[in-house]
Amino acid sequence: MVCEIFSEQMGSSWGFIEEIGWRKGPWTSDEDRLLIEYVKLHGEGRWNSVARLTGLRRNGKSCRLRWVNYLRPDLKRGQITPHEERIILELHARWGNRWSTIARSLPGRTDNEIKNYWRTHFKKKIKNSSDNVEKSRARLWKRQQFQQQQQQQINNQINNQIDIKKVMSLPTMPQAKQEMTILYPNNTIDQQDQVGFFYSSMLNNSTCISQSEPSSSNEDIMWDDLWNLDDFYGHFMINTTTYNKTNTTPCLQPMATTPAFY
DNA sequence: AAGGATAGCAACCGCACGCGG
DNA sequence: ACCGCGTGCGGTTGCTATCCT
Repeated sequence: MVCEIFSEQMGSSWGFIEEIGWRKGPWTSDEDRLLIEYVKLHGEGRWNSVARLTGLRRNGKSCRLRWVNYLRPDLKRGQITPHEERIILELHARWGNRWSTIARSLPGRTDNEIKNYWRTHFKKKIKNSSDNVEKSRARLWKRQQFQQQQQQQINNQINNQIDIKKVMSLPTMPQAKQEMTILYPNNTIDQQDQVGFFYSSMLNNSTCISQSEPSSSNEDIMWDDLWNLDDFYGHFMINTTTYNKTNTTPCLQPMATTPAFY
C-alpha cells in the first residue's frame, strides 16, 4: 500500500518494480536532489546509509551508481570527441574490457559511458565477427580445460617440491603464441594470424591505431582488424582481468609481458 | 503516416575483492 | 580462519529516441 502510494508520487516508466521496499527504475529529480544533499553532508561512500539518513528508497548500489555515473559534478557531458575515441581504442587494445581502467585515463568520463559507447558505436563490427560465437564458446571451454590442467600441473609440482622458480617462470611471448596455436587446433589461418597480429602489436608496443590520423582508405581495415581481434582478446582479457584485478594502476606494459594464461 | 529496426544510454544484476570484527 | 558488509567492476537489460522502409 505504502509502496503503491509512493510509486504514484514518484512515477515510473518501468512500472515501478518494487522489491522489499527498494525503488527501482529511472531516478526522479527529487531523488537526485536528496542524493546530492547526502553527498554534500556526508561525502561519498557509505552508500547503504543513504536510505536511512535521507529517506531515499534506493539501495546503496543504486545510489552509488547514480552518483558515479550521473550526478558527480566533475562529469564531462556531451559526445565522445574523436580524440577521446582514439584514446579509448588504444587503451581497449591494450587492456580489453577493463572499462574502469580506461575511464581513469579520460577525466570526466565514466566506465559505464565508455562501455556503452564501445558497444553501441561498434555494434556493426560485433555482428561481423560474432558469427564465430559458437567457436568462441568452444575455445573458451578448451581454455578453461587448459587452465585447469595448468593449475593441476603447478599444484603437482609444488607438492613435489620442485624449484618454485621453475614452476612460476613465465614463457616468452613466442611460447605463449605456440600455446595458443596448440590450444585452438581448429583455428583458421586467419584466426591464428590475428593471434600473431595481437602479439606483434603488443610486442612492438604500437598498433596501427597509434597513428595519429588514420587515413580514410585504411580506416575500415583498421576497425575490422580491431574488431576481429576483439573476438580473440576479448576472451583473452578475461584471464588478465581475473588475475590482475587488484592492479588498478594504468600500466602500458603488462599486456606485452604477461602471457595470456598467467 | 505507420511500424519495424537500430542506436544510445541509464540502470540493474551477479560476482569478486578488501577490510574490519 | 571465517564471516559479513561495503564497494567496484563488467555484463546485461530494457526504455526512449531516431532512422529507415
